[in-house]
Amino acid sequence: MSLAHAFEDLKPQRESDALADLISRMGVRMAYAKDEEIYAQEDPVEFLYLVVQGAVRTTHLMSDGRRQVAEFYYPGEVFGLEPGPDHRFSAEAVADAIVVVVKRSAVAAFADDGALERAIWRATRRELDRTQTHLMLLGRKTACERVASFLQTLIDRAPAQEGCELAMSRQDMADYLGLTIETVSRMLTQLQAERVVEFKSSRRFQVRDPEALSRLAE
Amino acid sequence: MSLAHAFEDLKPQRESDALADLISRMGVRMAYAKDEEIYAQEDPVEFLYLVVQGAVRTTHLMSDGRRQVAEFYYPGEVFGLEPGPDHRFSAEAVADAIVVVVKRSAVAAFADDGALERAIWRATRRELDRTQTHLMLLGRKTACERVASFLQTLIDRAPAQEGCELAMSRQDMADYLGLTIETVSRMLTQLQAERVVEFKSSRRFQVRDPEALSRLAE
DNA sequence: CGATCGGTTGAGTCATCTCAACAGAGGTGG
DNA sequence: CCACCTCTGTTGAGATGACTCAACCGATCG
Repeated sequence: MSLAHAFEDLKPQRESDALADLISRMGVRMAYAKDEEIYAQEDPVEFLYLVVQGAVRTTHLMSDGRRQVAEFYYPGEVFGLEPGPDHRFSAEAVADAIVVVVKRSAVAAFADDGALERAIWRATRRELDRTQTHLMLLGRKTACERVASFLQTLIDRAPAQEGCELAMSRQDMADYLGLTIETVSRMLTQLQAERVVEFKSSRRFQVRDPEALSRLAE
Repeated sequence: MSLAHAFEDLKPQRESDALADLISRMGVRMAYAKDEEIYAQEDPVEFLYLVVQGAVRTTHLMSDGRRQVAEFYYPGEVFGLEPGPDHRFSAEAVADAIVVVVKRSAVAAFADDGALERAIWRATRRELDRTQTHLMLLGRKTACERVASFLQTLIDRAPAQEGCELAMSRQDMADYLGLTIETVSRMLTQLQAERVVEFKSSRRFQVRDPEALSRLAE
């Protein structure tokens, strides 16, 4: 974990968001290498984090090694919010990442009256929303639908310029989707064979049939 | 949907909870028959609900009929909180139920300053916590582990007196656990054969080996 | 140029699903 | 009060979607 300078002028890159603004103005900028841990399962919940560059995943490891990826976070998004006093998930950098970190209590002191509460409230609702979407994906969808939904979510979040980038490995996708890497790979191959998407490389794709994709994603 | 009298003196039966108190003091008491709808998917989110008697489930129905049960709510528990402006899930009575209903704006007017916000905030965090637990269950657990986890959760929530009651059908359990009724039934039979639990009837069981159950539930 | 890493593909296995029969608990009406 | 019906849950047998294990491939790196 390497420390960089604080109080830098960082703009949230993805949306205007009061909480992201606060964090970027008050926090310490940190750099994490790919797969480096940002916080651990069971750690107390006391910081807020803003992704500036790269991507972050939150994961839960079961005692026998099975892994569940709870969520991916991209530049401009806040993570580290959890309902309990301790983290149920750990956070790691999916790829080399820059993250702004700030202690919740510090933000509380600086923020005007209810601004922080409202901002955290909004972010928590967003968290719940995403978790519910994820739940629907895991509960009743087929492997193909899961992969299609995942790609759909990616392009929804990142305005699809020339090709959408997959920040994460097949293993990360598999652990998010509740599948194996082989199944993920086969489904991607299948979607490409059906001319729904096209992969220019294993980490970069373009949608060829948006209609079909959103139909598959339900 | 039958209407009964308002402003009755209802004590939340399961925990002291500011929000439940508020709702029970201000709300209208309603009775719902088994499987009756309390609110629908896509309905605007504008009421808060407190279970007084019976049980309630929230479910999402996919276009082809696949169903996912998101959560079950028991007496003393608040439901109807969702992150978006519209309900992603519908709510129905699992068994004949009594529910207190109140308009959010009405509670807001009566509650002192931030009391309502804090209460809703707390309830939403609880909602997120449960959804995360559910997510872990659906992502990587086997059928047997899912069923064991489910039973474990039940006895954790309801202090296990003489036998724990299953308020819901096998279909409801299956749709919650992402399984079929046959698989749920087989797993229950198996758990009973292994002397982990004992069923006195199809809806009432007792734990015989708590150690084994919590090990299976992970 | 070999080694390593991430990803793909193939072949066989297995957990769960599907379809179908059956069993018990109520409920109803003759 | 008994015969019948319906509804819910259980059990069995066979099908199948996803998993496991293993080989292979291409890119990257020393």
